Amino acid sequence: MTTPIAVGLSAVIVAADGNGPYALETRHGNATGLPHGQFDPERHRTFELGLRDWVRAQTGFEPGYVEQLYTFGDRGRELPQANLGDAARDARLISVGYLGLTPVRTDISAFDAVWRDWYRHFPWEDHRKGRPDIIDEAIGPALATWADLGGKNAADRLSRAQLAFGLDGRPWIEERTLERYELLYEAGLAPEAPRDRGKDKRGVSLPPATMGEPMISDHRRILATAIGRLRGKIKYRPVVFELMPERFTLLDLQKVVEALLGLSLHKQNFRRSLDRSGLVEGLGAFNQASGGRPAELFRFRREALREGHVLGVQTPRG
Amino acid sequence: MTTPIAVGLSAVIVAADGNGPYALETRHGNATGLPHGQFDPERHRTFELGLRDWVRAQTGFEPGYVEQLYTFGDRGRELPQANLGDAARDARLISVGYLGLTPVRTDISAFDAVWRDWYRHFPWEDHRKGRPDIIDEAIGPALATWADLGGKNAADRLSRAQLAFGLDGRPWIEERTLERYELLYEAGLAPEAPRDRGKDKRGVSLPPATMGEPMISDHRRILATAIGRLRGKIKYRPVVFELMPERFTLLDLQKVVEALLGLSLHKQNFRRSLDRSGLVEGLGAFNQASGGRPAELFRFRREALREGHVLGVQTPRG
DNA sequence: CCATATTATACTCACATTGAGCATAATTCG
DNA sequence: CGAATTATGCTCAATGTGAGTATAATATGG
Repeated sequence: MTTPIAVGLSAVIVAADGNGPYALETRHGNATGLPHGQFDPERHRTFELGLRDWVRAQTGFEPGYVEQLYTFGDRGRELPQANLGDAARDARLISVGYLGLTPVRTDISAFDAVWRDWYRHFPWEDHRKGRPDIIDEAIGPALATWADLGGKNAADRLSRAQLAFGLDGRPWIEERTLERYELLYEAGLAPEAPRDRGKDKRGVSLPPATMGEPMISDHRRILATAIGRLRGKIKYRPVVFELMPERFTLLDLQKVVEALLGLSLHKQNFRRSLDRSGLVEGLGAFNQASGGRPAELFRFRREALREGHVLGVQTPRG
Repeated sequence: MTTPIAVGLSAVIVAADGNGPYALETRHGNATGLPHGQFDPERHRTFELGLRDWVRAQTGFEPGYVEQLYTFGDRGRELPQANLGDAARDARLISVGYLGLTPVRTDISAFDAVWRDWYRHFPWEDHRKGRPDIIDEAIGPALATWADLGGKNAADRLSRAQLAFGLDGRPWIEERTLERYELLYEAGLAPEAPRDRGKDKRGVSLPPATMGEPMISDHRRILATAIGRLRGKIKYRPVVFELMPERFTLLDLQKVVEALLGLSLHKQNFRRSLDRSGLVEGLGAFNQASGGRPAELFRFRREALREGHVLGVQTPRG
């Protein structure tokens, strides 16, 4: 008989606030993973319904906005793991990743799940307080070494590394999250890379701590895909508002956008562009909370979706 | 035993010239479909390699640039078809769509395959010579009727139709190809919709010819996804050049972009934006061909990819 | 109660980008 | 040679964007 195929569904459920962007993770021993499970053709009419079932079962959480990310099918990147049932043992595992957004970090204490800052897994992705030192001090040199080992691909490898990480004066492009992760994986710098391969193509080694926490199976790859997609999408669709509470100040919104992009933005220009976009509406009410002058509360104008000029938020770097 | 899962791989292979955008199609009786076949976990290390095998086998064609589009898994949208082998008969079929781009329409006469203008399947998508009449004369009214039948969803249906097709003064957004197709399908206006469902949720009917040629299985849906993706991507990545020959005039390039977008562009501004982009380089040589003043030949500056400012082409409507 | 810190919000200004169109150049065709 | 045809250059107003400066409204510490 031929090798059966099993389809794994994994979800990156994102929430965010002024402190950071969070993903919902489940515990597996001392590692973590994403909520996931196997697609059951008999129970589930669509992938999305199956996914929702698994997320609910494992975290007690009901996702709102959900979209498909990517389907990974390469051999050797996924080890069948917990939660996938017996059928998956000897099957070829295919992995369909989803992105979900939610405004609140619901209480999930009854489950073996946690909300965790996604930059734990990708410390080089957070530029809110400037470019992280590890890029130029550790990652850059390690990738240069790896490039040198590339024989006739050396130039190509170097160029890819420079573009992905904004080395040697090139710009940092925040959406290239997956590209960066894949590069580190390929160079053997991601802790999970040698593990999956079995071979020792690494060539380069680094204190693993600086390379971010790994996750089970191919989940870190799915998380990288989700971050990149969300960072891009935020600019041309008003998806940030799926992450916001009903009423918020413009600074709240800015902090969330900054958390997602891993960048800091120019406050006045950010607010000006929102003004013009027609995406938000002032409520006349004010927030007392913070130190200085009270900030006006805003809400997302859902009507904007009906008006066609449905763009995302501008992201003027500051 | 549980229902086995079969993974079908389908490819939208695109070529384009001044006359139109073409997709590579295979014949199945009097209908057509995309090159496709079943993913075999034993033979194929990755989806992409499997896909390339199938395309080569069915069309003799070797695709260059390839990217994954989307994975469809809903029950009822796919009927197992030719080329999927026995295993697929009683399996749940999952469909992974790919987009491939190629500069030349290679000779495929030895195979049962043809290059066909994709607007045959989506006549409402071609606005190069102005907004097609069928939109306001046939599709709009039919969707309005469908909306009216929606009970408490009526307003929502109407709004979706207006936004998707740019009805009642709303702008036409060319990337929304899939949204438009799905809406027609949902409204029962796509000829394949009632066929798949078995039920008669149609409610509305139209002379099928105006709704474009259907394709086997869910292939028209995959084609719609490909068109929408390509139309979007062209603007932020220099992918058009995958469709161009080595040397081309700026008008050649403009015609290809127009063919893909289904729009006509402002010539002077298109050329100005290309100038500034640094994506192309004049060769000093000239094209004699056409009626008037000879046009300079250009080539794509592949170096631009290494320089980081990797944007697509601007598309100034004219 | 005032000076100071803190946050919010308004406004300016130079500069780049974009939409729209006019003007000129280099061909072919009759 | 004149008209038609296509290519290419250039202008101009309007709009958008980056980078600030200025002012407003609150809290807090002396």
